[in-house]
Amino acid sequence: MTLPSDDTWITIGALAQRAGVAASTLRFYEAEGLIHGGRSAGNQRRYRKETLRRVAFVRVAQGVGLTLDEIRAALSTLPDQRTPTRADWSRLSRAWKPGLEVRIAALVGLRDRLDACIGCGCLSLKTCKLYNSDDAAARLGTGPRYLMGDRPPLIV
Amino acid sequence: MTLPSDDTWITIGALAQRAGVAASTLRFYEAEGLIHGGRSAGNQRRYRKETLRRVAFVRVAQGVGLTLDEIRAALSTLPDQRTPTRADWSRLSRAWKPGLEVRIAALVGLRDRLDACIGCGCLSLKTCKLYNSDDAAARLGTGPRYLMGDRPPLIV
DNA sequence: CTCAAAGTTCGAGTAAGCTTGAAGTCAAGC
DNA sequence: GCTTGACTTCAAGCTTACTCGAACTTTGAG
Repeated sequence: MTLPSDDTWITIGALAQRAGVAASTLRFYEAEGLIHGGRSAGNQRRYRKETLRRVAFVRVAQGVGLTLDEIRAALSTLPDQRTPTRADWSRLSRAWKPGLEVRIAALVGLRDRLDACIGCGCLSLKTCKLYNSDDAAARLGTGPRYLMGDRPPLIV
Repeated sequence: MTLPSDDTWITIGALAQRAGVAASTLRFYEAEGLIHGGRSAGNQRRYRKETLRRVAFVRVAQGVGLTLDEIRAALSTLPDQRTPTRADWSRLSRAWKPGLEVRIAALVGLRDRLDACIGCGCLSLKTCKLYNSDDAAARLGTGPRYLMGDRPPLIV
């Protein structure tokens, strides 16, 4: 039995399939306040189709390097009452750019220092720029320090 | 009381200070087989000064994006008997380059797609390259997806 | 109506890279 | 000899982003 009347509501399984994420992930996202939905008469989750875009946004933002906390903060700036427009989404993704640029610059700098060190063959603890720089791209806080790798496919 | 006779052995606190990491981190590294050391008569850890370079290597390698597993593997290719030479260290850091380049390329690609999407203002789920690419730099496996941030200072 | 597929909650587990705490030992200056 | 700070071990905790399992309910096609 579907909600109110229209079929703009989809099940968690359908959303999961269309977003390319596991249903457990969607439950997790909802618990984290990243997405919202209603319930069927039998207490099953029902989402609006718009939620698909929201999930896609979350996945892309993760790819850009944001944590779920940051993503939640970004999403919270979207309008409550109306469906977000292109301009809304564009504004959010535009905000990613500076961070991306910083990250790229850090990695390029690291590569250049690495080149220099390989060139001079030093790796001296006193003079090597690799050892003596603190602006390299790395981690924030505790936990693993993944910096590269694969990403689950975004089938949107 | 120092070891054998010479003062080439330093305490964990001294090494921690010089390497700019916590003593707990050094114990963890030793347990993980990343560094090695001896013991004093009273069972306290004593490290050779060379260990400082090894710790520095570990931190830089982390900054480059390697996991401790990968770092351990790299370190295991160092000679057992003699102190590693410049050439040894140089060989290891040279091996970082390809991974770095891949990572940079992935980020630059992501930025370019982002530019394109901002330019066209789309963010359409069907056509947007951001949503529909799967080569973005992201995570490997489970856990947090940190991609940027600070790094504890490397006081070497 | 029946039955399988899909959904529910809740708590626990995973991974990496450490940190923290408890309870006790060692080193060194006075 | 005493105190203080540095050290020891070991287990447990933290963080992020989920996944998995158990036990049970709902949905929807036939």
